[in-house]
Amino acid sequence: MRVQNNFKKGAVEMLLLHILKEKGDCYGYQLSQLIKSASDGYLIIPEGSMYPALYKLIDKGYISDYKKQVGKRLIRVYYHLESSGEKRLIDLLQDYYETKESIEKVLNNKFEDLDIGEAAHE
Amino acid sequence: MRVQNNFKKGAVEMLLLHILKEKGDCYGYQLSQLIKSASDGYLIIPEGSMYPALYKLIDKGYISDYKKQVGKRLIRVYYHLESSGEKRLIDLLQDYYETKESIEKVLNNKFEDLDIGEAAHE
DNA sequence: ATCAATACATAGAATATCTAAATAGTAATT
DNA sequence: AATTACTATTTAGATATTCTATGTATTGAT
Repeated sequence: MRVQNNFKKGAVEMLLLHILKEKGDCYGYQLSQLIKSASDGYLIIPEGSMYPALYKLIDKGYISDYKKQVGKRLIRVYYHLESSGEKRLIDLLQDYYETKESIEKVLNNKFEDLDIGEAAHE
Repeated sequence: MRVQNNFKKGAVEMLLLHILKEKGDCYGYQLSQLIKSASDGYLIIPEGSMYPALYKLIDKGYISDYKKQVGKRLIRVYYHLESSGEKRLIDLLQDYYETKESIEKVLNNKFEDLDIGEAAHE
């Protein structure tokens, strides 16, 4: 019921959950690259935003992580969407679209007919 | 060139500037009521968000304020859009629409063909 | 007189995100 | 062998924003 909490804040979380749902398990760097390429280079999520967001999702049980050795020594941390994370994604998507529509209602309003707070004139 | 800075953060600022442009000078409470009614009650900007946002806009010279006595004692603080604020609004609008489109490019991507970061298999 | 709405303001807490750097493996080239 | 670039994860510290909550005061209606 407010702008304040759910746009950019929710956007990173929402995009991460969406990719894990559509593509399946991914590791951190892969997630950042997928967001970058799917948005034609426009959305850059720096590590300082990406990893804290992932840790928060783990804390809340929306995703889980596991390690996987690749080649001789490289260990990647993969993230897996849990069912509570799917529910969370649905909520975030609804919030996103509702907030977007509300913002655009305001932006498309020319405020010619709206007469709020104009009762008092000199 | 990044999500991070311009969605919700920019949204309050953008909506305030938009209303001042379309409707002309307004006072704080009026702005909050206009946003609320234009969004059919969905967007609620509490005072603790509204006033700091207005003060920040004044600091940067995008808007100015003046006091106006209404009735016997009540003094309202009106806000006026400056020309630098109109330019700022144009930038914020462009940012908003570009970010929105980028987010939706990611959301509409099923990630079936995108093969980033999958070179290494066991 | 009391209540609700109007109107402005700010302290304090909580969140989020960013910048920046540290650490390390891999791959290609020279 | 050295360099460079890219892949990959992590975290400290700074900044910014917004929220909750409260305080003060005016105005209008009952």
